[in-house]
Amino acid sequence: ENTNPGSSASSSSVTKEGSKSSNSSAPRTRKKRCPYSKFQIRELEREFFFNVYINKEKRLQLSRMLNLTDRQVKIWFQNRRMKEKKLSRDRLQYFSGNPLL
Amino acid sequence: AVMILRSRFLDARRKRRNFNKQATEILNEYFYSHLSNPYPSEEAKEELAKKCGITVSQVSNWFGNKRIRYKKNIGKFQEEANIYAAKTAVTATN
DNA sequence: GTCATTTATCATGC
DNA sequence: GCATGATAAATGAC
Repeated sequence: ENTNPGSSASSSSVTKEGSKSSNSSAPRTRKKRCPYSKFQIRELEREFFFNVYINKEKRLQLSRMLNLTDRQVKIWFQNRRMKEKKLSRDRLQYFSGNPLL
Repeated sequence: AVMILRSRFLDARRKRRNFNKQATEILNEYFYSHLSNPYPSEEAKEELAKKCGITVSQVSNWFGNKRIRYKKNIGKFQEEANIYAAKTAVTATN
């Protein structure tokens, strides 16, 4: 399903600037957002349910299993924690004006 | 009863519903009167949310979508920009 | 680490 | 068929 995540930044390497350290200013090119597969999500969610904060070892292990970079796994957990917090806020706001309770 | 509310909450998020015309008016007025810096503060977001009858998160979503879609195609929003620019010309200078 | 954001994608309205 | 609101990756400020 999901091919090598490292290759999705810039497909054609010839047209894009091949040098990496020449210009130290610009944010280069933002990596294109690639949605994760169902399998990847399931495994990430499983680990998130186990513990909201993942340690380095499990992170490396999980990144290899899912063919993701450790940075991607780290960021996924950060975003997932924010999502959980937002869900809690929305729940409160939704049930606070309760028409049935 | 709790189960009903819970299920209703779970699928009430991606069941998108358009905002009413008045809310869109308020949001657009703020956006085009702050076009040089369309980033409302947290307090401003809360006030907008209250006036529009939506949540703060929805206000943030609206501005996020508006900013990038405006930036990506300014020409498409030109007419809309002129309308709200004229409508809020007085308050903008203050 | 949190958190507002950018950007693309998703899902729905019409 | 796009417009529009919400969500999912990715970045950066702090």
